[in-house]
Amino acid sequence: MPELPEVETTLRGLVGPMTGRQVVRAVVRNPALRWPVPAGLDGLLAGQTVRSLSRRAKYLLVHFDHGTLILHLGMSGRLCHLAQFEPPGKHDHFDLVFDSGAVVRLRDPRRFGAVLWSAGDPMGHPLLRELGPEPLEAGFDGAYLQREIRNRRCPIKNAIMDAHLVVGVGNIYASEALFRARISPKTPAGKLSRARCDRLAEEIRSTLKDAILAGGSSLRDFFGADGNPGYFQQQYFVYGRTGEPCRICGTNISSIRQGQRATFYCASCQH
DNA sequence: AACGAGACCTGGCAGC
DNA sequence: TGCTGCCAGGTCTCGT
Repeated sequence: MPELPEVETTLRGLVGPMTGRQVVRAVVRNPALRWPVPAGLDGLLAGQTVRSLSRRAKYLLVHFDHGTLILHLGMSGRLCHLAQFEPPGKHDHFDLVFDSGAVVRLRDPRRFGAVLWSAGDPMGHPLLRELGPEPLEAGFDGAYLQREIRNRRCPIKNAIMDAHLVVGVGNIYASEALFRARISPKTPAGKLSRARCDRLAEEIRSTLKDAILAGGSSLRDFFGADGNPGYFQQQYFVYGRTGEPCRICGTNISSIRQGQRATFYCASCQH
């Protein structure tokens, strides 16, 4: 479910309901997520007011006066905004209950998500400290990309999914951005010309921006108790389209495995 | 430093 | 209907 556009959409949907609200209690039903949910969160958060929300890579940050709650949705997580309390389901591992009566609930069947606490500067947290630049902010461009991948021999697909290089490019949008840039996912990273790095950086940005726009338009569905995220309706160029005709040239879309992940591409359009 | 493989989990689906 | 095996939107950790 969550690639960067979905996390960004989640963030935008929660800013209104959460900002300035006081936490009444934090409920941990299953602390066995990617890392153990810290004990004593309820004591830490009850009575505290949410000052702001932000995002770094795919981490959602909930800022309080005395620290920051760090949330990650993993592979299968979502944050449900409930106007009032509802009985939790099997995979509802964590609730933040607010003075408004609203509940923000983490639902994560695979439990690859995370709920962590940072008492100091969250950007100094071990999980955030080593991350590469945000693709939608200044600092990520063709010059940066070429400089960073100069000495890499791995396929470019693997390189752009490395969060130390650039954050937020997941398996879907890696394939999509490479298609838009007309670059084969198998190309050794260090072999890309500056011009192709410029193009790739731009297509990563535009692919993510388009997906955020699409996600934004399905905000209500996204936050419904059992709503479906709208991006399923999105028209991918290559992702999940093995054997179907390329939307540009009609050639059947190919799929391979790279780094134990599925990659999709058009062998005719991408070189 | 860079790379690949394994690990963490559960649910859905195709095939028999 | 039931079992088996494979697949899935992430990313840390470890061994080479």
